[in-house]
Amino acid sequence: MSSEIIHMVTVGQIIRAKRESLGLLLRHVASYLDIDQAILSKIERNERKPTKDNIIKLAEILNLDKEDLLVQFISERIAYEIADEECASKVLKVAEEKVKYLKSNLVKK
Amino acid sequence: MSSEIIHMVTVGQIIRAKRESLGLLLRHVASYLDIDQAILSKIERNERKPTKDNIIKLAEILNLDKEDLLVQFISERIAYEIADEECASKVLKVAEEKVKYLKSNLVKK
DNA sequence: ATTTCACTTGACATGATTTGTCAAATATAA
DNA sequence: TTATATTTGACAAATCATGTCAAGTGAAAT
Repeated sequence: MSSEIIHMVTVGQIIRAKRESLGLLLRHVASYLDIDQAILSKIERNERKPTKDNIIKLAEILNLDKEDLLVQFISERIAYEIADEECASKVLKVAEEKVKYLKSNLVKK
Repeated sequence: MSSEIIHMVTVGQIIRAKRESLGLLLRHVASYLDIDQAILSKIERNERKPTKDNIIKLAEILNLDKEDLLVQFISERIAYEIADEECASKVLKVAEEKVKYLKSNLVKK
């Protein structure tokens, strides 16, 4: 058993890797997303956050699983949101209960 | 075993109940928080979201457990954020892994 | 070495959201 | 009615999100 550093793969990294493996250019993909290539460049380097729409279109054009990518995206956002809280783990547990309640009652936002 | 409706207690409800039980007025508590009483009124009725600072000061003046109240507050925010996602539960699980990674590496925001 | 191409960078614009103020309206009780 | 507590909605200011644009960088081809 060797000790290794586990890397957290970011959505940006996933996107860039897949885009390059498909031989697509920033401007091609950005055009599909209807945004400037500068933004996509920043998204891939975690300098800007994608919108949900960006994620959906990225999954389409890069042939990635849409739900997987969304899960990565949203969980990444939440993780950064609470990572500096002592009680982060407890927060997630309580959040799960609240989500169950909200879903079971179809409460409107 | 009777079937009951489980209610989600909101931070606003917790605060209002405690404030009233202590016989404190909106303007007294709001003054301590350094905000207008109109805002506090809205916070208690879930019409506005408190800031983190609001929560901390509320715990102080209302003699509530600071960490508990923070957990309720943040988890409530997250729950509303993702409740409309199909994959909400998966998101929380993945978020927990990411949080562990972020904490273990003390990554700066 | 110059040109070309993909990408990166930072200044800026604009609109949405957050966070608050204020005063009038309402409700409750003396 | 009067006084007090709360609620409401219009508004303002600050902050954040999202995007444009053009100049800059780096690497490969000629």
